[in-house]
Amino acid sequence: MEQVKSRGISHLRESILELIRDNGLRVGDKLPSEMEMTERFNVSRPTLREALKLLEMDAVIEARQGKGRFLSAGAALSIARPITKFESVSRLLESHKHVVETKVLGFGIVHADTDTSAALDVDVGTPLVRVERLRHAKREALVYSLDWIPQHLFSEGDPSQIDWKGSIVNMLAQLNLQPVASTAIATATMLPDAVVGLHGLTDFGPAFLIEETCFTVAGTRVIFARDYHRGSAFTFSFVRK
Amino acid sequence: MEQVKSRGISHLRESILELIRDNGLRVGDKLPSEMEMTERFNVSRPTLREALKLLEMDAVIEARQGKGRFLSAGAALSIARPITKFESVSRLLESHKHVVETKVLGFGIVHADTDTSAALDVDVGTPLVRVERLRHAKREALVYSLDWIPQHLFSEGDPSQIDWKGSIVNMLAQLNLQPVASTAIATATMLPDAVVGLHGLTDFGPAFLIEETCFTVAGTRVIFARDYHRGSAFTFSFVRK
DNA sequence: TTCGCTATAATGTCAGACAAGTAGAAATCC
DNA sequence: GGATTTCTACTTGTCTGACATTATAGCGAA
Repeated sequence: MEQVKSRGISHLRESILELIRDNGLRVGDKLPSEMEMTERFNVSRPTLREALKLLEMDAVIEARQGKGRFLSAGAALSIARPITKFESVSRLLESHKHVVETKVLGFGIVHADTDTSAALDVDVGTPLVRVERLRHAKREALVYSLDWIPQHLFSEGDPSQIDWKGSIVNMLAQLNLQPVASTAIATATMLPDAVVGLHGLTDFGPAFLIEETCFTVAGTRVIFARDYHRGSAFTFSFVRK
Repeated sequence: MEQVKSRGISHLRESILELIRDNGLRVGDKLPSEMEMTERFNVSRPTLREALKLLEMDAVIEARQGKGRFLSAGAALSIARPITKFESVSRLLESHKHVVETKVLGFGIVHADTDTSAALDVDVGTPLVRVERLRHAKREALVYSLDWIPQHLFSEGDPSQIDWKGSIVNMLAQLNLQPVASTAIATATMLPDAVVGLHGLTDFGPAFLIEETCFTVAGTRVIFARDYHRGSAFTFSFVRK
């Protein structure tokens, strides 16, 4: 195959990972030298080294001056879908074994209280759009969600005209407010009693609650969410280093 | 202060973060140019670029060809103690507001079953040391733990002579088997009924279960652990990108 | 006021060089 | 013949200087 010019350091980093995979390298194995890789990928040595440093930082490989570079234990610690990957609940549920439906339990404009104002970096009392939803499959409740979005982000539109059954992340993307990252706190809890009573969720069991604030590229906080995931239906993976 | 020659790319990365902090840069602010930073840190441009690429990969800064580098939203998304940081349960509990004590509920040599053999990469039937412990403070149970360690790792010692009240991570470190990373799965669940009954843990409530396999630098799997954290006592933070 | 051109600034990538560390082979010594 | 030393080649670490590409500011002409 014709050697392709690098399309950026990230792409080169992926190519190196692919090389590791294709050569079936195991922990402790030596990587090809820098010279060999510059020829293989048709890039300069400084450019290659930039990509290699990224893999070293990820603990995938380790460099030994004078000896070479070796695959480290971190290479095995790769998870396809770690909890640290940013994605919406709607997106998470796309891979559920059954068709998941969304029921909008409530919608309204509320004033920011101390929790939501701190999370969204707005003044207490600022108007927020609050959406309450339940994701379920085959009569089994999966995720109970509360989302707060600053109303002023809908400068042109009327929030009540929006179809809240869809992904809020996707909807905001269409307003040029694409959420791309978040800070989150997870804990094990039970659904609030009031929620259990009002919505007949007596068999939900323990919930994996993720409370998170989503940001755009520019750093604007656009969503504050509380997602209660049914404990028996979800696990979340991650690597610890 | 005299300019200090770089002590590696990681150190340079930290110096750049320090520069960002000292200059009070905010999201959207422009970083000094590469030329300015090479002079400030007394390193070459390729070396500086390697460190900068690490920060770009972490979404702390973003580069625009022809324009400069800017602080991005990821810069704000730093958590002092994310769930992805590798640390033992003993270490986690050191920061608990009350003194935490460890009760060894059980100890024994067992045969690896299908779960533990898969997690520790040993044959089914392989002898494992199994330790059952409860961490509690002021009569409040905090973490119920099960740990499995391959018996062959204790080539010289007698596992029954070990004080299992301490940190297993620290104990293994003294056997030159320092665990440094792990893969983990988290979920919300309830303590097994048998455990609740036998140990009087009826008020434990929902548990944040982390099931994880710990590795040494060389990639050896040394611990398989199931840690049930009392949901009302623990939260876990992380960033999602 | 607008457009086009030029110069400057900044990142992206490259080639070549030297420093430092390591391993293995060859030569030397006892 | 074995041990030690020296030499060579390989590899990563860091540097200098150069060119490519992108973006922007400023100036002059229309």
